[in-house]
Amino acid sequence: MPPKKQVREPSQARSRATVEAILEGASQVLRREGLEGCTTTKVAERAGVSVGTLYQYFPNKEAVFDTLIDRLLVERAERRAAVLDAQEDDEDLGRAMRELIGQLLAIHLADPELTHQLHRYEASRGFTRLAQYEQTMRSHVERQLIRFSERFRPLPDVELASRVLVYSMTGVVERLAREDPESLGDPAVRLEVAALLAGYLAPGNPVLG
Amino acid sequence: MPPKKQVREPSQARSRATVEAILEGASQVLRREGLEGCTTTKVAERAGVSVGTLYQYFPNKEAVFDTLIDRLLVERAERRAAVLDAQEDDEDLGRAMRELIGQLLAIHLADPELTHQLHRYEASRGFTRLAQYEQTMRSHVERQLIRFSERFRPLPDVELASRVLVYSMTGVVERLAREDPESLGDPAVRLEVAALLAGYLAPGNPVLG
DNA sequence: AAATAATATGAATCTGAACTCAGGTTCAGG
DNA sequence: CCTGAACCTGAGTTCAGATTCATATTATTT
Repeated sequence: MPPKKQVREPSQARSRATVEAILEGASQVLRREGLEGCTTTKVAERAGVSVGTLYQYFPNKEAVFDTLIDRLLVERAERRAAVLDAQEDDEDLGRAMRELIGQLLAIHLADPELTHQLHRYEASRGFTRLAQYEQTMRSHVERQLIRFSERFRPLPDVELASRVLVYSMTGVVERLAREDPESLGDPAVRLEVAALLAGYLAPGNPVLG
Repeated sequence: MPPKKQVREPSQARSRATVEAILEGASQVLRREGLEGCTTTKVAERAGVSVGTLYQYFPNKEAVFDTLIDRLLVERAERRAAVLDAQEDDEDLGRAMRELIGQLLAIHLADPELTHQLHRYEASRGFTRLAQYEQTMRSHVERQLIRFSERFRPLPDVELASRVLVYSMTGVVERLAREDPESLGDPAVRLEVAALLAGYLAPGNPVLG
């Protein structure tokens, strides 16, 4: 999956390690210097290889970032699947929700700056990958909203509701990650975000109609 | 306010018009070509002047974007002040909230793409300006949370609550602006966002702890 | 250990975009 | 209707960063 086109496929262990080094180097430079400071030369240098080697396995700079994004999204998807599959038939929605939030928080907490810079890269590409990922998350949310609809207030527009839920959750987490990464680990944060989502869906929501 | 340093201050009406043309040109190019496609040459071309003229009034490209951001934030602050001042002593919190949301929606709806690109520019600058603006908005929210605390559920951490409120609101609005700008005009959207915030604060919130 | 393939190197090339400046054009006041 | 100040022009300069490629090194095969 790393290489894209007209580039060599790493066959020996040595070159596979090189590819990893490049990706790790890119991560480090992204964290330290940000998206605009992340040049191919610096990446190669940090990875302990020369620029030419980078182009042996990646057709261009973007391909490196693309690979990092792919890995990030795969990791998210796997974690999410792990949480959700384990509870597909669980009746405790609240717990599922809290775990989902906790999992999102954990991802951002693990590497707030890199995550942020990769999101910025995604923004420059029109959010192609990220939007697709969120689409599948929203589909899941919609399914649950319908399945357990009797527990919630009437939701005239399930799609809109799923957007509000997902966008508000990610919005809060991403902003906190930027302003105050430490706080992502605070249990209170998870509770408050859970309260946000739960209150929105609650039958007792003040804005009825 | 437009120029920064060692650049000419426009004195005649002609040059003031030129400065406006440059800013308008930059807006158009930002909308059509995005942040990375927005080169000084294109901006000048679109503005109907030559590159040299641009540098007569702006020390560099960033200064142009900075001016646009400043204007955007001033506009926001003014609109917000108009809404809030008119209701400083109003007891109808719900209405104030709805108007605040409506006003934020209106700003994004007015020019979703330009707003988005300017936010991206802000991101590249570490959100210096935007963060400061949001800080004042959060201060206001915190004040209201304390003033009307008896109407809400117990809020152990008012600062965190203000973050959750502001970040979730802006998160939803910004995401919707990207994915489906049309929807920003839909009254249902305003209602749902209001429900999100109200439900979070409601004494009946399911997550009491 | 020679031959071949894989991998690595990094100086040189290419590109495009920011910014400059020497020289024109227009305006305001006298 | 002249003149200095304000304003405008855009080809030319500069430079940083992406990409290439001829060459060198290392691994694998026979």
